[in-house]
Formats: sequence, structure tokens, C-alpha cells
Amino acid sequence: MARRTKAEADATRQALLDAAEDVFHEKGVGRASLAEIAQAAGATRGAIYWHFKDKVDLFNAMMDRVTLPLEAACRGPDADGDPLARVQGTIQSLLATAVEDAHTRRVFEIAMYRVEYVAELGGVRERHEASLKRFHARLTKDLALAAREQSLALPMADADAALGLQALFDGLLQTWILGGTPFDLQRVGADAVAAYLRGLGYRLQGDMR
Amino acid sequence: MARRTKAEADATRQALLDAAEDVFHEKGVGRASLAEIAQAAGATRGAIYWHFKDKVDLFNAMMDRVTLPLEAACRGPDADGDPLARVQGTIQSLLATAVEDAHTRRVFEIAMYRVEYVAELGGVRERHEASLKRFHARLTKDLALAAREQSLALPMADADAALGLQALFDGLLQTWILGGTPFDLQRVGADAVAAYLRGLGYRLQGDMR
DNA sequence: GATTATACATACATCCATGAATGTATAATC
DNA sequence: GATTATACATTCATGGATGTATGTATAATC
Repeated sequence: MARRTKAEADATRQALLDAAEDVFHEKGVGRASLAEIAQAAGATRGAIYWHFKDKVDLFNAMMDRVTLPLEAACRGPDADGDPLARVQGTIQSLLATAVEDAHTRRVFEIAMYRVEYVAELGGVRERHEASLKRFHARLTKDLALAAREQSLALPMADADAALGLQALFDGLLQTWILGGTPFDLQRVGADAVAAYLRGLGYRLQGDMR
Repeated sequence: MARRTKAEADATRQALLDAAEDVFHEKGVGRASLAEIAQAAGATRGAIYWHFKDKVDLFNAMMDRVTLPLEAACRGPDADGDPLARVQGTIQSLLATAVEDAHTRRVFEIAMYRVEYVAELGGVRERHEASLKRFHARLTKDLALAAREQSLALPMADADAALGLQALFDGLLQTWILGGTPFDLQRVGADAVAAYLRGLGYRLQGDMR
């Protein structure tokens, strides 16, 4: 076939990424063949090898398309208002994205249950860890700030308290995506996070006492 | 080679399971070849196909060797003493096992980060979900019991509160095993669980107020 | 002590995925 | 409007993994 215009080329690139999502989700990243992905996109492996170096590169591009905007959004409002409300807001907004955007949800599901975090997949694990660390640093800072504002001493180190909060968030998201026991992620998430924060000693907005 | 005695046969079976752990952990389940596993065990693929139906069967056997005893231990003491202490104790004992038993830890790591939960792996995902559901049911029952004993109304449904606790546990274990930010799993686990339970309204043993 | 089932090792056939090489028609570029 | 880089499709060569079939020496069994 012949050369496409730049717009057309980008369209096939997006189609390849869409198809990769489908096939990765269905077969898992390891057992998904580039031929099947290409076919699902109405193209051939030639197109994939043109746009991407190999399967790992394709996978990373697929992840970036979803995670980059998300992380950018997380870094958005930094120093305004109540740090505790900001923590709760960030978590709520991430959970909301998972619930409302099927696209994002499927990519999360792939990253959590459909890929093997092995050396060969160059940097996938490292990038996941880096992303977690940034989130953790932010939570730690905000929790410490809020503790000072309410002039209370946490029953555990700031960083550990943040670790627990992050674990709670991750655990809820993963449990919900696994889907074994369906539940209202946003409501349970809000309540569980509130309980955890309250248990740390914080006084939350909207609490009766 | 020739026929082995029954004890010898079981020894090679165990060696195959050990080797499977090693290779699965290193390469991931998908990219691990049966030839490599056999070689790591000092045997050939013939031995694997004698003891196991295929790779899935081998994987399940490897999982069973660790999870069956664990689940049995969890089901152990059922109706004695304080239900809240029992919840905390169960979680602490599971975390302790992860910390102390490298064998168990590696199998957990394989199940969490080195395998694709895909239809083809027949029942792996389903068994995981079933195990989670049993744990969840137990937590729900104990949390409800403890709430009645302390005559308090939880700020969320029993099942949802249990969901949060389980998510917290899962999240902590996974974060710890991922290893990006090393921390004291048992201490942070105990503190975070205590905070969550306190935030739900429970009065915990050993609390000052 | 002859027979039989066992516990593997070896050999074989098949399939499929990958990566690179090559072809090619056409947008861009000048 | 000739040239060139582009955006793929097609073909080829290779390797590696799987499953099965077969061989075989020896514990068990009687």
C-alpha cells in the first residue's frame, strides 16, 4: 500500500494503540501477538514496526496515552486550600476517572492483571515504582501539613501514614477492577479513606463531632 | 533413565516445583519455558509432563503448596475471644509469614507481578477471587460481631468496612513486595490497620483513651 | 522370579512469533 | 514536476516452545 498523509498516519497509530488495548486485555501482553494486534487495527505488522520499535515500545506508548494526562492532572493544584481536602479530592478524582472512563479502566486492568513485571519489559516496573513514589511524596507532604494545621501528633510517621493511605487506595482500586465482588468504588473509597484519616486523628470536614 | 522409588519420585516433584518458583520468578510465568524449569531442576521436560498435565497445572500445584496451608491456618481458631483482636491477629500473622518466609513471599510475588490473569490460565483468577471472598466474609462477620459487642454503629456497611480493611491489607502487602520503598511491613501494617479500625469507631485494646 | 506398572529421558513433528529485509505507491518538498 | 522521504504491506528466515510418541531400566507386586 501507499504512503498516507500525516493525519492518516496518526490515525493508524491511534488505531494500533486501541487494538493493542483490546488484544492485551483479552490475551494478556505476553500471549498477544503483534499480528493479531495489527489485524484488529485493520493493518499489518509492518505498520506496528513502523510506528513502534517492538512490543515493549507499543506497550509503553499505550500506557503513556492514559497515565501521562492522569499524572499531569494530579500535579495540578498544589498549594491551595486545605491539604486534607486536597488529599481526599485527589483520591476521589482518581477513583472517579476509573469508574467513569472505560478507556482508562481497561488500561489499568492491563497494567494490574495482564502483564508480567519482568526485567525484559524494560522499565515498566521502574516507571510504576516511580509513579508510586511521586504520589507517596505528595501524600506525605499533605498529611504532615494537615497535621500541623490541626496541631496533632500522628500515631505513626508521616511517611508511613501516607503509605497506608496509598495502600488503601491501591487496594480498593485493584479489588474493584478485579470485579469479584462488585461495589460502589467512589462511595466505599470515600468512606474508607475518611475512616483511615479519622483513625489517624484528623478532624474531617463534614464530620458531626 | 530408570524407574525411581516413590520417595525419589516425590523428591523430583518437589524439585520441579522449586525450579518452577525460581524460573517463574525470574522470567515470568508466560515467558518461562518448561525446558528451562526442567533443566533448573536437573531433569527434563519428560519429568514435568509426567508429574503435571501442562504449565498451568504446574503453576497451580506451585500455588497450592503455599496457599493451602495458609488458608488452613486462617480458618483455624474461629469463635474464641475478641473478634477484633482476631482480625488484627490474622492480618498480623499473614504479614509475618510474608516477612519471615522467603518461600511464601516469592510465590506471592509471582502471583502478584509475574503472571497474567487471563482466561487461558484456567481458574487462576477465579481461585484468587474465591480466596478473597472467603477472607472478606470472615472479616465482615468479625467486624459486625465486634461492633455489636462494643454497641456501636459503623459509619459504613459491615461488608464495605471489611472491603476497606482487606484493600488496606492487600495494598500494603503488594506495596511492600514491590519493594520500591522498603518499610517495616509488620509495624506499618499494625499501625495502619489500627488507624482504620479506630476511624471506624472501634475502641482497640492497648489504646490510651 | 516373571510380570507389570512406573518414572522418567529422548526424539519427533508442528506451530507460531519475531525481526529484518525488501517492495512500493504516494505525500512532501524543493 | 522531479526527487525524496514516508507509511506502510509483503516476504523470508529463524528459533523456540509445545505436545505427543516412544524407549527403557527398574521398583513393585504377585
